Amino acid sequence: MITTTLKKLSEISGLSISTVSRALKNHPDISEKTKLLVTELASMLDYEPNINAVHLRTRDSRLFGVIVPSLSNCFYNSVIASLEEEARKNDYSLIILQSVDDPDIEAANIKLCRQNRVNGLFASITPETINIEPFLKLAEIDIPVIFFDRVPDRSDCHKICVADIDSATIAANLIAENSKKKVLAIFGNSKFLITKKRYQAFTSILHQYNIECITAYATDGTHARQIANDYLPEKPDVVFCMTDEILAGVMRATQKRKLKIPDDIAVITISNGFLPTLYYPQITYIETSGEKLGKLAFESMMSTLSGSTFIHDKIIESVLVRGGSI
Amino acid sequence: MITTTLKKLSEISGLSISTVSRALKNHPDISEKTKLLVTELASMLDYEPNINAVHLRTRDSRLFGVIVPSLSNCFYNSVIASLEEEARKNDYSLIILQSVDDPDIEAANIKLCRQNRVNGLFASITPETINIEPFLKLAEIDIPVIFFDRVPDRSDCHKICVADIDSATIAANLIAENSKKKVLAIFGNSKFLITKKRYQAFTSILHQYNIECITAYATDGTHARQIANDYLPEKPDVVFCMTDEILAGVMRATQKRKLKIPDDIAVITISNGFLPTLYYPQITYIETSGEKLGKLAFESMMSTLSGSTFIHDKIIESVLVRGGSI
DNA sequence: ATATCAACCGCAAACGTTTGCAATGCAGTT
DNA sequence: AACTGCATTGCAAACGTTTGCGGTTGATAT
Repeated sequence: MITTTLKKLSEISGLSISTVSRALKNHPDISEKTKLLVTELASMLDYEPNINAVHLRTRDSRLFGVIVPSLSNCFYNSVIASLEEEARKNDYSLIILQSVDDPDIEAANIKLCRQNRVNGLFASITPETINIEPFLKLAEIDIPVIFFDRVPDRSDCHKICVADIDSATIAANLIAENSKKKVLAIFGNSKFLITKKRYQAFTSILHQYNIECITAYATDGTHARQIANDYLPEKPDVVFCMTDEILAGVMRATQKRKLKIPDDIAVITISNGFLPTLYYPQITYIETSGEKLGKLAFESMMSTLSGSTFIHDKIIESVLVRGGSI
Repeated sequence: MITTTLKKLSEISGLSISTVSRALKNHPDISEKTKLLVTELASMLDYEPNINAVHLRTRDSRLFGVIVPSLSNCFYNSVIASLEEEARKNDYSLIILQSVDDPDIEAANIKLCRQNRVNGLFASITPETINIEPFLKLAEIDIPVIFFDRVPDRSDCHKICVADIDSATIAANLIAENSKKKVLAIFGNSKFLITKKRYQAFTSILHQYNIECITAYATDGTHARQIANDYLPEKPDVVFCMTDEILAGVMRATQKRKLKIPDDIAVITISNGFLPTLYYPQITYIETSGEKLGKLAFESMMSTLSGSTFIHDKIIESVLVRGGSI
């Protein structure tokens, strides 16, 4: 690979390296003639600054790390898409890494971020992450870490989450409003704080209303389908799904049994918004917007970077999107 | 941000920078005592090499660029997920960028890749990309560009695509086998080579069998739904969808009209494999695997990097996955 | 003729690594 | 005693930038 460098431009133009450098960044010290000459030469030779050299010299990477459990997950992708957009607008780059739910890979990814001297890190931890020391160490050396979605259960770190209690509350209330009598509620990984909170909020409200509730935790879509198959015979009149994955499993089960929605059984879910629109009637869902989360996380990052010592603990507000499934 | 550098380690240990450097990379010249001393010191101080300095010095970035039209697209995400995995295994990093179908942003992204001195680029171009010069320029300076999925229509560049003709052929033949008489076929963006090829293959086979065929091009899911709404009254007995997006639109239309699948109307689609499983019966589809594409693209990259001058023009084989929709 | 000033430009150091080469010390050989 | 050879370590240059500071012009004012 043969690249043009400032030195090469300097040799060709007969100007010094510093003059070439300044000319390219429109420094007032440099005359217009020189600037023109240099910029033309640079574009002739397709000059692009070596970003490694720039970062080394300026001691600034203008780079954020993003670590997510999985890249083949629609929710994280919407978060990443919005982070990427914000980053671009602010002249930052992103190094995007997936931990595939493996704490070792997660650790390696953190290492990579350190090596890259990222200015900050957006992270969603794996269910198996027991030791968040490596993250905290980043924070110690003034590299802000903004946790999102799957966050550690402690108060001394930045957290941006989709609504936990709120969204479960909305769902539970909607179920009560519709005078449902027997609920099948399928939650996600019980290790997550968000699951615990939603479970707690959801069941306590149903309890207040004296509504019967079968609860279960699903590890994935297939498991959710199995759970649905097991419990549908007990004739719940509504099923609540905590995630898109669970919804997909549940829908397969109901469709197979030719249950009419919402007449035979009502469905309500918490979702990113994509899956619910695939069905007819569209599934009523409480929206957890990855885009909004991304934007908010980015804002938090920028604000901490600009000196704020405030600990961000934000929640994406829940919006009920009415479909025809309840 | 206060970081440990080789210099700092050297000062503390009383050894020279070069010795510290060599000790850390287990160079045979260094005695075991020294190695132990240095590695312990390094881990005490959380030393991580500054990757910018390393890259600058070694003139190698071990970095690949990835440019996709959109990060909130399941297909590309499966490609990216598999690229990321391969990259990690081979000690490469990825810089992932989205062009949001804007040629200007795409150009800016290419620039970023150049600035980062990527070792290679994986790219899927926007529908509006008329000038692929910037890509070719990369290739000129020995930065391999592997186009995937949406590729330029010229023979002098590496291309990895999902099957175009093949997948359409399989679909058409399956339709013929099932003695369907009237097909509604909805294709994607007519600007893409892949669309043209599939259209051509699909319609010509139907023509051979003397099967009536209504064809249309959809720009997105909503548009596909509209098209379906327009043409379903003409009572086609099977609908062919070229993409997942189109399938989603079509399914909404059929569900709304309470058409039974496959009795009232059969459905067949080309898909990544996720959407078809959401419905009941599962939709029969011709699989276009993003994972396989990613792996194959990565292989091509490695082989060109290791000196092969062969122009890769590969196709991910099509696999028919039978559901119950036809 | 000299001083002043602005406009323009170059020197050189620094960022944190890697690495060819030279230097050092020391044991064993002759 | 001088030499060889080996094991260990250090020197210094280079990668491609940025930037503080100082230098060189030429014009204008005194």
